[in-house]
Amino acid sequence: MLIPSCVDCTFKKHFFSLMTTEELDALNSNRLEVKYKKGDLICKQGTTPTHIICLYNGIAKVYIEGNNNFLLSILTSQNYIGIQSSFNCASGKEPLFHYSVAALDDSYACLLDIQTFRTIVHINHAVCLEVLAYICSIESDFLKKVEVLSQKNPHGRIADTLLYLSELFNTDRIDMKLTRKDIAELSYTSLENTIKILSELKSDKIINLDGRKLELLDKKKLQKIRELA
Amino acid sequence: MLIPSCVDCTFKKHFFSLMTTEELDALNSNRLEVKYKKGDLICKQGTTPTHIICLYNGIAKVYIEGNNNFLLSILTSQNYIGIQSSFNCASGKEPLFHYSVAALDDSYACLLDIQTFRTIVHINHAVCLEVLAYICSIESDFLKKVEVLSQKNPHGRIADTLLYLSELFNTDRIDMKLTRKDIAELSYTSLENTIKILSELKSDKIINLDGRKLELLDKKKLQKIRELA
DNA sequence: CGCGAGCTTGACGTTGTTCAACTAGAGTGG
DNA sequence: CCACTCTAGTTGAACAACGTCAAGCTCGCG
Repeated sequence: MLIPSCVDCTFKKHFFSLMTTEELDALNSNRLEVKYKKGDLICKQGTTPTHIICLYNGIAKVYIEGNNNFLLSILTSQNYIGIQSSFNCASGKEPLFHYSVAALDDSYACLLDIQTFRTIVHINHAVCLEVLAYICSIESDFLKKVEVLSQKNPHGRIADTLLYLSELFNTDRIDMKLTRKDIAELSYTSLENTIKILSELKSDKIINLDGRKLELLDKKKLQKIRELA
Repeated sequence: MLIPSCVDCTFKKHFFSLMTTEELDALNSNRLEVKYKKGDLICKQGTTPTHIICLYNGIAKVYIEGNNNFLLSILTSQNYIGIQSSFNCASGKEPLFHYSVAALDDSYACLLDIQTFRTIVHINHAVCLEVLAYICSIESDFLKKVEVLSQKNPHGRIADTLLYLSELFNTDRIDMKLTRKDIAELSYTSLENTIKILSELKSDKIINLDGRKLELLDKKKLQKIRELA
């Protein structure tokens, strides 16, 4: 066990930091620690969630499956999977994952029993409120993504993706774990077209790109491309 | 006032039915009743919500604005607008509508003060839990929509739209308030292409279409088109 | 050294948008 | 009562943006 107990866990954020020691103990009692290798599937679209997955170290992609996947977002450390799916069982139906998640690099996660988590949310009002805020903020990000998807052309979508990555990693010089195909799927654009557009951006000195080292040279222009395209 | 008070309102559903008389009284005390005419904007993308809008009679479209709008869903009577936006203010930012809503026909709504609503959710745990369930179920529908958008071709998307409408109105013979353009925007397809595909479906005896009277003749085939396309 | 995965580029083809023209019906005003 | 205008719907033709295909390249690893 890399993490001794939920009680002392240093990765607690959001609603977890509002839980009592007893509640954290309950979660800890049947907690699982898992190491995912690069490429491993963390959760599978269409299945019923049995655990809240707390990615405490690593990186993963959230995507809708298809002939070409569509990446909804990139998860970094200290993020959770399956929170929303814990509660959309209103009409007696089983909740389902509407997306898959896969590790982009070796990653570590704790699996917490979903029923225990639900019970805590039912008992602890403060936690419940924070879960609500968390879910709403995810939905908000998600709507922004759909706006880009539905309103922008490939140039605009790729500019958005690059700005998204820069914001996510909080730097203009990103050493990406993402392949070109990941970027393509994040931008809902074909692999080849993505590469062509990235090359254009490079020769226009808007970005620099060397292998997987990405540098945003001119964010203003990128933002302009995102707006206008 | 068409509705005397929230307390006696017969339109209460979900979390509203879990509120106490005092809480409903509080909402009622500064409640507004509004009639929207066909075409009226009910809420505007990019603005901050000030009220929970309860559409108690009528029909409206929820859409992301752009050169071509993208319709996320159709709202029928007894639905709420702005619930999600009430809580995504975690990081101190103002919550914003990420979509617009417009009346497709003359519609009636009550506007409830959002701050009062927030306070109730903060006090009443049962209501909070039900709000959570409500939001998660909306997000679930929403993800299904994005799956169709990102994975299906225009035929599949239009088949999905028709099946969606049939399920929404709970009938195979729909007297639509939607124009062809609405159907196009709901399917993320150009107006002309939408009309062509609808004509195909008609000549293949899969649907019947006379003006705005739509009849689904062969749902199995529609489902097959949605799956395969 | 050879293999395979990831990356890149150019040529080609297709789907679906755009444009243009036309019809029908509904509302308006002289 | 009949021009008129405007909106909604429909159809066909032209175009272009993208995706697809094919080929070759590089690099890391066994």
